Amino acid sequence: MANEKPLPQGRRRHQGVNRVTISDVAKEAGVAPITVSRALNTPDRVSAKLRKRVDQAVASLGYVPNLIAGGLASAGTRVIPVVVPSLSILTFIEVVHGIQQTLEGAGYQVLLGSTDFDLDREASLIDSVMGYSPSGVILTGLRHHDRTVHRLQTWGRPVVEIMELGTPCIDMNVGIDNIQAGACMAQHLLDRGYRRIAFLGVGMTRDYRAQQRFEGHRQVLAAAGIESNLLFASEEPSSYEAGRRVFLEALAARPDLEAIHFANDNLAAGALLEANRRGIRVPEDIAMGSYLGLSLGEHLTPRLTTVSVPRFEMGVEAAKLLLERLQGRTPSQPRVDIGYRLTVREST
Amino acid sequence: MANEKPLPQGRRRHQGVNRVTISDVAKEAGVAPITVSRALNTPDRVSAKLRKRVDQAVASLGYVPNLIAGGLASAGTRVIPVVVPSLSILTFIEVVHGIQQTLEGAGYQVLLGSTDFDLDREASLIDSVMGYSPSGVILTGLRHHDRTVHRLQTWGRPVVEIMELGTPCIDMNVGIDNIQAGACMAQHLLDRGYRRIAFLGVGMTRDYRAQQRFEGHRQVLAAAGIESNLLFASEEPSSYEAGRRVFLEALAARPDLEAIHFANDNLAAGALLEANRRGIRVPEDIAMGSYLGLSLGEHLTPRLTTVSVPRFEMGVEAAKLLLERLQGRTPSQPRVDIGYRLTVREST
DNA sequence: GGATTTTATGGTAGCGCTACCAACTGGCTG
DNA sequence: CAGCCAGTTGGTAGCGCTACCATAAAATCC
Repeated sequence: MANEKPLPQGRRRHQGVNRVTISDVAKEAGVAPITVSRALNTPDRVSAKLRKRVDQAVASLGYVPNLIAGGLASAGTRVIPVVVPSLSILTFIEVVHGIQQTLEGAGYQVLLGSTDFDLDREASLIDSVMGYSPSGVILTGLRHHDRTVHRLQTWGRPVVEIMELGTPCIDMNVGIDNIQAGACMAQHLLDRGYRRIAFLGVGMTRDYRAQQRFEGHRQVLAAAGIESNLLFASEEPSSYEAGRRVFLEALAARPDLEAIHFANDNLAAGALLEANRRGIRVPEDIAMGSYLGLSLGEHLTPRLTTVSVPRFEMGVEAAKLLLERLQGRTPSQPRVDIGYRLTVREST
Repeated sequence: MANEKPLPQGRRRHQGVNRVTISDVAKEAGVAPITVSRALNTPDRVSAKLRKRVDQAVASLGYVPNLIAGGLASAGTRVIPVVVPSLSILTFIEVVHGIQQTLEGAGYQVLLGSTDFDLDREASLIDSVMGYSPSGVILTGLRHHDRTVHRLQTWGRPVVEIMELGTPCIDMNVGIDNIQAGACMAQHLLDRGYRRIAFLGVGMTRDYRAQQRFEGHRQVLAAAGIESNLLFASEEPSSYEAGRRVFLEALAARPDLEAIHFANDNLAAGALLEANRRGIRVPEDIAMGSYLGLSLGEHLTPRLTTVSVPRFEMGVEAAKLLLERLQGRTPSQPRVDIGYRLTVREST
């Protein structure tokens, strides 16, 4: 209005190529911008006639909503940050996969973050992703920085904690009881008649869920009167190679071992493949039980006995819980025990 | 301005809990909001004194920038969508991991999308992530919808295409030459004296990069005067199980096979483990060569000969290229051949 | 020492969208 | 037929931030 020199010709500045905006669509359809917004977001509040005109205009102009602007105006950007400890551990990948597939189908996008098992990094990562006004958050485990817990609790949007089951949780929780899972395998090994049973893990200082499984293992053995000081661990990340090496260390230190309870299938696979190579018979010379249920376990010789966890399904379930809340419903059960299954195969 | 009844007390609406804004920080520090913005984004344009006051105010209020608002104002949200075909294929995961680690270190976040090898889905996914005003994009392969190519080309922000090397590319390119990689393994098998060589893949209609490797394979055999109609494939997704099954099919159909060139390590591992189980000797009864260089290959018996590709490094390289452009520099080389290495082990 | 450049800060106006409220329509009631 | 309601549509005012420009202060010049 009475503005003389600015506005060279069209839009004022930046924004890369001038994208099609909601006003362009409105003009094309001969309606107000707000009507376009409604036609797209709450179609049933717009008459069929206008809705059609708007849809046509959208199609003919190739309009793509600027979710950033929408997010600023209404808060909530249809982004769901998923925070996991590591992207080099297959378990988390499969969970993320389940999450991603479920959310993408509902029009949400996954923002990926990894913490390297460090709660400080988790806290700052969450601070920073909060800057995207996400619609909800999925994070790993129940242990977090106080600041993180407080910030998410007062936030007022859905939060799902995965992998681990327990209280207190910030909002919703999908996972398994790691102590029980560890106990389950230990009990199985006992039932099979093994007595000199080692637990073999790596990176357990950082991955406290593996510690919990060891705790379950320890309790079961203790209850059976077996002192379970047979813990072999190192601080390297989990890998076939780590499994191989720690397995050999354990054998060297305790040649009388009857069975090994591995913290996860990667370690077990590394060890089992090494046993194959050296002609160590499994389970005759030494039995092996593990945790996870990676498909590799079924293809090894002998097939690996494992406590298997439906990882993909855990992701799907977490995403579903989140979506339910985003759609305004209250999940009947905000805490889902995804369960585990003892899969007895040939290695024990 | 003479506004009587609205504004109950504080801020007008929503936005969950009233977050600390840049104005709050400005008030606390006794400066203008724009100065806070500068102190945070371009610290060297603010005097040390004010910068310190601002930093203190930020810390004491716990201010976290609203990247959405920043993105709207300036375009560019420090989000990098990474679009891959699948999250159930380890290769892509490792690339994503490299990308994520590199970008996160520079303050960018990865927005994850998967297309299931479908270019239509890729196109609509890209449309939708463009709604986040990303700072750049990383996508898989060089083949895309025309619309995708055009939209990204006129977009004016950095785009990296990964996995595959060639022309034309939209902007920047990091990958390997799949035809050469396929040829490399075929040549190796020939050099070893094998003649009846099958190529074994799955899902090759969708994964045209595997087709390219087969093409390289075919060319080498043809040049040696060998008709290579020995292609065994199915349309299932790649897995150990698929490798096992197709391997058995191939053996049944052509008991005289001397060597198999697998499209990837997962298939090869499934086959090799099955061979172990059945007492089929590798490479005496049948040789196996593969592609990828998964760590599993080193732990199998026999160790797997493979053309290995530095997947993590490919991700790192792609992210670096992107960052360089985001920081206003022009990469000396916008096309990086990440290369592959023939790792000869025991299976051939 | 006055004119010019450089540097540091602030004011203003949106980025594109949607929450909120106002207005308008047509149908129905009494 | 005035009065009222439900159903639609539109106007306006920001969401929190930064690009742009103006201004003030300091540094540099001839």
